[in-house]
Order: sequence, then C-alpha cells, then structure tokens
Amino acid sequence: MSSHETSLPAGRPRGFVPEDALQAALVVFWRQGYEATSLTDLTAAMGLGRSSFYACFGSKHAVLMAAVRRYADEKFADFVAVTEAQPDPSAAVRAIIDAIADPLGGDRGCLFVNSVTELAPHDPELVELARTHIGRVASLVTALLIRMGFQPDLAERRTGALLSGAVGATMLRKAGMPAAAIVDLLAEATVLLNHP
Amino acid sequence: MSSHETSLPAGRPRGFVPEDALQAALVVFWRQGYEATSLTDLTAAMGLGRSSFYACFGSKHAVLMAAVRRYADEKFADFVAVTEAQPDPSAAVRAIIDAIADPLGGDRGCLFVNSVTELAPHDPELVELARTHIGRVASLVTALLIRMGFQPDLAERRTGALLSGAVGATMLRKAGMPAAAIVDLLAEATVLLNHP
DNA sequence: TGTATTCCGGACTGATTAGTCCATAATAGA
DNA sequence: TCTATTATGGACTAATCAGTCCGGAATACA
Repeated sequence: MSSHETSLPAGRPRGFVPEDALQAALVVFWRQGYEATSLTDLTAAMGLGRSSFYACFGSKHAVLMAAVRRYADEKFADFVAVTEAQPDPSAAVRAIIDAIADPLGGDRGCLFVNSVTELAPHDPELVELARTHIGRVASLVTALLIRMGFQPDLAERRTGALLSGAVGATMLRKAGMPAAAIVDLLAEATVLLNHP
Repeated sequence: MSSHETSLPAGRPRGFVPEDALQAALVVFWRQGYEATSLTDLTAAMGLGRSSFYACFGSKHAVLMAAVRRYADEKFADFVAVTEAQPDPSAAVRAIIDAIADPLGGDRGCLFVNSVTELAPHDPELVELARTHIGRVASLVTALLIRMGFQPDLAERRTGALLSGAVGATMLRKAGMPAAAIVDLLAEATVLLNHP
C-alpha cells in the first residue's frame, strides 16, 4: 500500500480543473439559459475542447444538471449558515428571503428559477431536483417560523407564501423592475412574519 | 363609395384565420418555450406553410411577441372585468392574484412569466412589453388597495409583494408543488391585505 | 528509455435550424 | 374570360446543432 492518496490515474493528467470548468458553465447557463447556449458557447467559456468536455461531463444536459445542483447546494449551504449564525429566527427568515431574491444581484435572475421555468415541463430529472431543493429550503424556513411561535400547519402555509414572493421577485427583477422597488417589496413581505 | 367595409385585397384570399393561427402558436410557445419550439413545430400547429407564415407574421420572434401581447392583453382585460364586477376591492385583489397564479390551471405556468424568464436578458422588446404590462397590472391593484384604505406609497409597495407572490406561485407549480399547496399559499398571501 | 494510459485539438457527422424563393393556385374586378 | 394580385406548398439554402472519432501529445511507472 504505497501512495494512494486519491488513486491517481496512469495517463496524461487533465489540463483543467473540472470544478472551475463547471463554474464557468454555470455562469453561461445563468446568463443565456439552456437552449440558447450552444456547445460552442459552453466549451469556449469552459476553456476546453469537445473531447475533454464529453469525456469529463457526458452531455450538455448533464452539465446543466451539475451546474444547477451546485448552485442549489451552495445557496442552501448559505441559508443554513445564516440560520445558524442568526439567533433571531425572524431575522434569519428575512435574510434567507433576501438571499433567494438577491435584489441587488443584477438582472439575470436566479439560475435555479430560470432553469426550472425553461425546462420543467420536459425535464423530469430537473423537476426532481427542484422538488428536493424546494422541499429542504421550505423545511428550513418552516422550522424558523415554528421557532417564532407559529403553529406547524400555519408555518408551512406561510413558508409557501414567503418563498413564492422571493421567487417572484427574481422574475420582476428580470422584467426590469428597479432594484430599489424589489428591496421595498421584499421588506413588505415581512408583514407575513408579523401577522399572527 | 361602394362596399369598402374592411378594404378587401384583390388577390387570392387567405386559407386561414390569422387570429386562430396565432392562438395555436400561443399554445405551442406556452407548452414548449421559445427556443425549444422549432419553426416546424410552429407551422404544424398553426396549420400553415412557411410561405404563409412569413408573409403573415414576419418571423418567429414576431409571432412570440404577438402571442405574449395577446396573452397579456387578455389577462389584463380579465383583471379589469373582475375589478369592475366586484364591489369589494379586497375580493377583487384576491381574484386578480388568483387569476395570475392560476393555481388549478395545470403545470405549464404562465406564458408571460415563462417568456420573460427565458428571454428577458437578450430581448429588450419583450422587456419593454413586460414593463408596460406589469405597470398597468400594478396600477390596477394599487388603486384597489388605496380604495381599501391604504396610503398610496404603502399600497404601491404592498402591490409589489402581492404580484411577486402570484408570479412566484406559477414557478412553484411548475416545479411540481401540488395545486392544493398553491391554493393554500395564495390564501396565506392575503395576510398582506389584512395587516395595516 | 520504453510502454501503457489518458488527454486533447480539431476535423467530421447527419440532423436540424430559421428563413427564402418560385412556380402554381385561387381569387376580385373588368 | 382575361388580368392583376395575393396565397400557398414544398424545394432549397447556408448556418448551426449536439455529439463522435482519431491521431498525436503528455504523463506515470517500470
């Protein structure tokens, strides 16, 4: 049992870091959407040839799935971090809603929302990912609402209303609504936290 | 001045009704999105050849614009009708939000939301249409909130939160959330109408 | 150095894309 | 019936699509 740290292969090593390439793909999909992104766009942004692309990632669709999964995981990790760092559950919910809508984050919207909206009707794999992600985010928020004193079933319904508002805000932002209006609108949504 | 009812042309008459063809195109775009719909899909659904298509509509993008415009106009007309038929402004707002989210209308979402989400970053013409449409709907709802007793600036911000929630609900529906949950969530959003 | 193994640039594939064009068909008015 | 005008089907184009493949380059290990 000699040096087998990560079971290195015996041939020529990759000239790129898969995670970096995936991140580049994520950005392109985020800006352009799935169908509007050609393999030429994709490989150019990722900085690799078609051979490397297919050898490493398999297909255009697989890259999208990996990118969306990465995006969703990253976002969810942020939400959890906020939740753990913020002792006040109400403030934590506000922070999560803000992070979803990302009111100051430009007008390209949310990769997750964009992808689901574009592909959901014909992409069961993406829908499955979406259900899982939405489910875990909803659980997190619902738990915070319960900590605030809401009854479980009410907390669950109100979580839906809050998430819906955050998601809708990303679309309104894409439609050209000014960032300031989005900020106001999200602040207004906190009424859902104050009303019994 | 003989019979000049609609200034009829002198050549062979059309073998189709443009409005019907447009409606068929609308349905296809609604189900499949813009990029995922080929001209072959489109003309097949509309029941006409490429020549007729281009002679009558100009381009694929022009048809999308016409379809979205028609969709938005129809929806807005519904909202106005509801507003005028319903004496209680609070109930009128609830009806409008419900009509936007269309919780029982299947999982293809809203053509307007779908199109904006897919194309907004690269389609200024569509963004312009979106701004106009969102603006008039927001004005309508804001007026209702003012009639309910809200101060104008608060009414405007709360309108944003309500519309955001309705729009977001269409995405959650596409992501597989059950219709019943959408109904609950929308009902919960009416908290925004009850809180001072 | 030699060999096994992997990676990569780029040419290539067949299918599909949005859009054009033309010869023919169908109509209105004379 | 004849002519001017418009509509139509279907062939056609040049470009682009996602994906494949191969010959050479680069590495690890012996």
